[in-house]
Amino acid sequence: MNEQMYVYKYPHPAVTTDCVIFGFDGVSIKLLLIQRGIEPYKGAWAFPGGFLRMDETAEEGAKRELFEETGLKDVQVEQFYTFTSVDRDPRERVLTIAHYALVRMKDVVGGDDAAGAQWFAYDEIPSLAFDHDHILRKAMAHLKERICFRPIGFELLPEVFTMSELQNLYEAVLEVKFDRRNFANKMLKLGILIEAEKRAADAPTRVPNKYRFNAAKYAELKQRGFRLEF
Amino acid sequence: MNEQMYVYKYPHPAVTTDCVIFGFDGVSIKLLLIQRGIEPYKGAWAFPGGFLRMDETAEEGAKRELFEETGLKDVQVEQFYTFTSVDRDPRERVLTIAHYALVRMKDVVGGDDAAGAQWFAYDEIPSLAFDHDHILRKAMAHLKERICFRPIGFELLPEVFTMSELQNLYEAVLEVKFDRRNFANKMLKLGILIEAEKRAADAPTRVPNKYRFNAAKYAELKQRGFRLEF
DNA sequence: TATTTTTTGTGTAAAAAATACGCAATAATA
DNA sequence: TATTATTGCGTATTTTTTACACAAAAAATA
Repeated sequence: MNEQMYVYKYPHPAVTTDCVIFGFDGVSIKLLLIQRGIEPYKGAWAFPGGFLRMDETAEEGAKRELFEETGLKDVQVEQFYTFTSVDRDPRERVLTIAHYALVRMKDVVGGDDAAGAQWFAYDEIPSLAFDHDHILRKAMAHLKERICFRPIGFELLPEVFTMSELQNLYEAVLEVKFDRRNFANKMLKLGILIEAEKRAADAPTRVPNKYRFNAAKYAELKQRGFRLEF
Repeated sequence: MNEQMYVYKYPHPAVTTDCVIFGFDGVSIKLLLIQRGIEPYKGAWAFPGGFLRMDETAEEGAKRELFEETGLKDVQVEQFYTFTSVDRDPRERVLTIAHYALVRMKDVVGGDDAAGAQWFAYDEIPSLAFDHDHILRKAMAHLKERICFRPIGFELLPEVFTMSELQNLYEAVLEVKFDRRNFANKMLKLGILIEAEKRAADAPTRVPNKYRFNAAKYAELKQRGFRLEF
C-alpha cells in the first residue's frame, strides 16, 4: 500500500518548516544545526525542519520537526519569513516557512534521535544545505532587530544570572560594547529584572549581584516594545 | 486538454498570496478590497490575492494578483505573515502568504478588471471571506508597530504635503493625539523632511508650510529604524 | 457679508533622560 | 605573592523631551 498518490487539478508546491535555534553560552551566540541523513545535501548541515503535514499548522509542524530532530520540547517558536525562491530545492518546488526560537543550550539533550544535532558559533558555521545560508542571514538580522525593540535573555540565559552575563549577551548579538554602569542602569530602569538573592548587607564581599527576570514585566515589554539605542 | 492532473507522492497544500493594501485619504486609513466573483464566498469582500504559480516567488505572485484584480502596478509589497490554519479554506488545505503595501489612493485606477475593487475605512469593513478578518487584524497590528519603528508616509501621502497631514496620518494609525509643535519638531529633527516651497519671507501670509520627503534620509531611517514614543 | 471657529507660525523654560566618568575593594589569575 | 580584572557605588554634565500662549490668517458658519 505504498502506492498512494495525491492528485490535484493544479500544481501545488511542497511546503516545509524550518527552525533557526539560537543559544548563548555566556560569551557568544550559537546556532543549532543537524546533519542531513538523506539526499539531497546528504551529510550537509542544515536547520532542523521538514515537510508540513496536512493536519498541522506551520507552528505545530515546526515544533514537531524540532522535537524529532533535536529532542527540544516546549519551545516557543515564532515564524519570521517564508522563503519562496523557485529553485531552492532540487527535487521540486518547495516553500519553507522559517521559524526561530531562543533556547537555553542545556535544554538540548543529545538524545538518540538528536545524535546529529550540534551547536555552532555564528562565525564557525559551515556551508549549509539548500538556501539555509540565506535563511541564517535573515534570521540573524531578525534577532539583531528584535534585541533593539524587545527584551531578550529570558529564553537564553540561566534562570539566575549576573548583569555582566546579560551585558555579554547584548554585546554578542549587537557586536558593540556598552558602558557597564550605564547598561546596568538602563536595564534596571526597564523594570524587567529583580535581584535574585540579596546579599546580607553586613557581608562586605564583592561577589556580583544575581538577577532573574520579572516575568510579568518582561512579557509586557516584549509586547509593547521599546528602543535600545546603540 | 483540460484533463491535466498533477500527481505527488505526498499530499501538498495549495498556496495563495494575499495583499493588504493601505491607503490614506488625509483623515483616516483605508483598505482596498475586492468583491469575490466565484465560489467559495462568492460576493463577499476579500483582499486581492490568488494562487501562487510554480514559476514565481510569493512576492511576484502577490504583485501579479494585485495588478490583475486592482490595476495597481509598481507597488512595493512586503510579506508579513503566512497563515496556515488547517481549515481556513473549505475546498482544500490552503496556506496564504500575506503581504501588505502602502499606496497613494489616487494610484488605484478603477479599471475594467478592477471594477470590483473598492476602498473601505478600517471601521467600516464588512465581514470578509475566509480568515481575512484575522489577516486584517494582524496587518493592522503590523502597521501600528511599523509606524513606531520606521518612517511611514512616503508611500501614502501626496508628494507635497503639510505637517498637519503627516500628523493626521500618524494619529490615524496610532489612534492618539500629539502636540502639534512637538510633533513637528520631532519630525523635522529626524531629517526626513525638506521644505517644498519656501514662502517669500516678506509675504506675511499664514498658509501652511509644505514639505516633501528626503528620499535618501527616509530610506536610511526605514533601514535603521527608530522609536517613536506615544 | 459679518461673525465665529479653526488652523497656522513661532520659541522657551522646566523636567526628564542619557551619558561620561573615578575610586576603592574583592576576586581571579599569573 | 604580585598583578590584573571585575565588582559595587554615585554624580556632574549634556542632551532630549515635554508642556505651553498668543496673534494673524484662513475657513466655516450664521
